[in-house]
Amino acid sequence: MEPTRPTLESVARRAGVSRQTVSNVLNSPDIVKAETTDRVRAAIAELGYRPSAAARQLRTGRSRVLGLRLEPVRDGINGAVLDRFLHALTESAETRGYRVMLFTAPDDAREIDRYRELLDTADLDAFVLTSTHRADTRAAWLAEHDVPFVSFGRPWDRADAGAAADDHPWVDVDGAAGTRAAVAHLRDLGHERIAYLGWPDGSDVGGDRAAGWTAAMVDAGHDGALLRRLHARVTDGVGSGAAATADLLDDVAPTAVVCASDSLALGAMTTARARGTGLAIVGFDDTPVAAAVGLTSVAQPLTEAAHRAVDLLLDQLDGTGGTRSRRVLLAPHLVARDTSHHP
Amino acid sequence: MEPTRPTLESVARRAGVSRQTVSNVLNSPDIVKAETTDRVRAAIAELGYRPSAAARQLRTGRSRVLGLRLEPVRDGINGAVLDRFLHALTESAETRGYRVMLFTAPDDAREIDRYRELLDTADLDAFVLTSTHRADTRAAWLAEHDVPFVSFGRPWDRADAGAAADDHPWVDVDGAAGTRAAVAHLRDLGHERIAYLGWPDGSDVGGDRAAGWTAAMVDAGHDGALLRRLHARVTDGVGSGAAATADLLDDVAPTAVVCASDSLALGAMTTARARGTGLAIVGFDDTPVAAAVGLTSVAQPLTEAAHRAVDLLLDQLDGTGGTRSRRVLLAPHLVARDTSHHP
DNA sequence: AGCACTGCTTGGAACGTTCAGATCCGCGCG
DNA sequence: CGCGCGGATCTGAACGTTCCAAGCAGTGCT
Repeated sequence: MEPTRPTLESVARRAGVSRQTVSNVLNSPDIVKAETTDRVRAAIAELGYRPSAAARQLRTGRSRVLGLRLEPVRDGINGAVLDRFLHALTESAETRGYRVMLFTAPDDAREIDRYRELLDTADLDAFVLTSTHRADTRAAWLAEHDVPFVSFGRPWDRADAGAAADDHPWVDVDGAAGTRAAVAHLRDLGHERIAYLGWPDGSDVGGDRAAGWTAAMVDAGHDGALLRRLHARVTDGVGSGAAATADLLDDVAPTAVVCASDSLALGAMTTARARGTGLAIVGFDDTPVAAAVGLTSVAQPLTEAAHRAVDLLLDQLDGTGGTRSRRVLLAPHLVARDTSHHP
Repeated sequence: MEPTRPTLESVARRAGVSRQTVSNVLNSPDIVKAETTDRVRAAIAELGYRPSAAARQLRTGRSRVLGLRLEPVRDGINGAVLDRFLHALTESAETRGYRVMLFTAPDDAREIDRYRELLDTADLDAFVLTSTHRADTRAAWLAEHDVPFVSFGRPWDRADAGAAADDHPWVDVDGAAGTRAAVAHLRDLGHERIAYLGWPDGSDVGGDRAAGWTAAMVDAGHDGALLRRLHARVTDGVGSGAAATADLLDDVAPTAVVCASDSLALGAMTTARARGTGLAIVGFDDTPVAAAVGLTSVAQPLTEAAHRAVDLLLDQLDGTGGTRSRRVLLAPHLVARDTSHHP
């Protein structure tokens, strides 16, 4: 009835070879004679054999499983970014023979406890970190314990120092390039007075995005005084975005605004519509909401990012390529929709 | 240097007992004398011992891992629902000693292939199905192969027949109760002419939600002719929601509208604002967008749903309770915000 | 005293894989 | 002919856990 799962042993008997030869066919095909390989392959197919992950893991100590912490709360609209990254990551890992396991943790300290636990039970081979931030102790802990990992997000600490602790593989999206592209797009449309609606100082991601706008505006010949007044800083959210936009319109009357998030951009849209002004708006992250309401937005190449993250991990795990760069900065691209129009 | 992971053996030596006694302390604490237990517990703590999941799995054949398919694309705004469910599921599983592993599949047939693969490599103990729909072959396959699973979503096939194939554990949210609650809320506010903005016939979830509105309206004494004109059916999306709302306003001039999704509700908001009417609006799913724009919406109890789903799975896996009902229908609750106001 | 029984503990075996070392074979060469 | 050599394959052993049958005291009963 229950035909008992085929094992290396039963496949070997069927093919008239030994266990080890079957194992070799699967793991080191090059050291087995072609003829033997064929015979073994046939036996595998006939019996529908699949190696037991548990046995393999017990023997080799590796599980071919990657761990990823699911963030506690994804506030607002922007959580969808990690969601899409997660999907792409899972898919990339699958094509490379790895799987993704989830875990949760309320804060960084607990996250490290979970690392310890998951590693001890020998469940996980590597971790993917997201939402890196200043004073992030996780990367240091992992590095110190020789655990392979990659972060989606640059190590923001001591970005100037280039310290050893920060020298781990990472993938990130060039936020500055995104806002630069937004400014360029708006200038192409004929806009000159382009405001920036960003977050308060202290956020690294926010600083990056703001820097791109600043650089592009300076390049366009804008001077310090007006430039400063074109730069609004508010906490993320639709409401705060709407209010800040009203202030900007009253103060410096921009014809366009680049936003640090789609939430802020949505707020800007609300105010613009209420006032009946033709304010052009560009959001950031290209969340589903942006597509839904016709908001032009800067899209992160999440599929590419996930793919590269897996590459960097497997470089460490399988030791294949030390050749590749361990730091990957990807350029986002702009998705033009209704809200970016001529002045 | 590398102090080699503690094993049952080393703990046993330290505590002056045998391997098996240590194992018993962990797995069947009741059959070990209290004094021995204490000694073993101390040794475990001193050495920082943790059982190897791989070895346990190899011996017992169970991995304590649940599988969940990540949907290919989450279009629009509503994808966030599964996202939150996923988080709650992971958390619930963790508290019960289980973990969640992800996989992807482009369609149902491939998903079944993945089941086969993941089960064969003995990686997964059970599955969580989402997005159940008509002619869903997945549940039948899993049941036939005696794989424990639970679905988030009712088996919609032959809901009338109550066939054996549909007799599997499931958790779902009562959509009809949600729309009924929305109507009740609006009537409390003084609305009488309450429209419904839903999806085309053919969607089971959509039918459920529409039925709740219909029932509530009939209870309120509305008759067939006007009632039918108050019911709009459009494909999901902000744009289509906006257009349909315009039509409704022109045709039957409702003072409020209940929507099948936050996307549609967002569209309704757009039209209402454009026209300057005080249309009251209730969305569905309480997505982050709803919170962001102040949209009243029906919230699914996703944490509770995930928790119950894990309960139902563990009933099968650990054989604890056959007592519990295997079908769980949860009531959603309404989150009142700015868009539900007096007429 | 002998015996069965209960409560707690024990050592051997097994799960299915990979590693390390041994074996076997054919071949070229001194 | 004997020897070494390299390619191809095979045979124990080990990974760390749980299952199983058995051991071993102590207790109550005959």
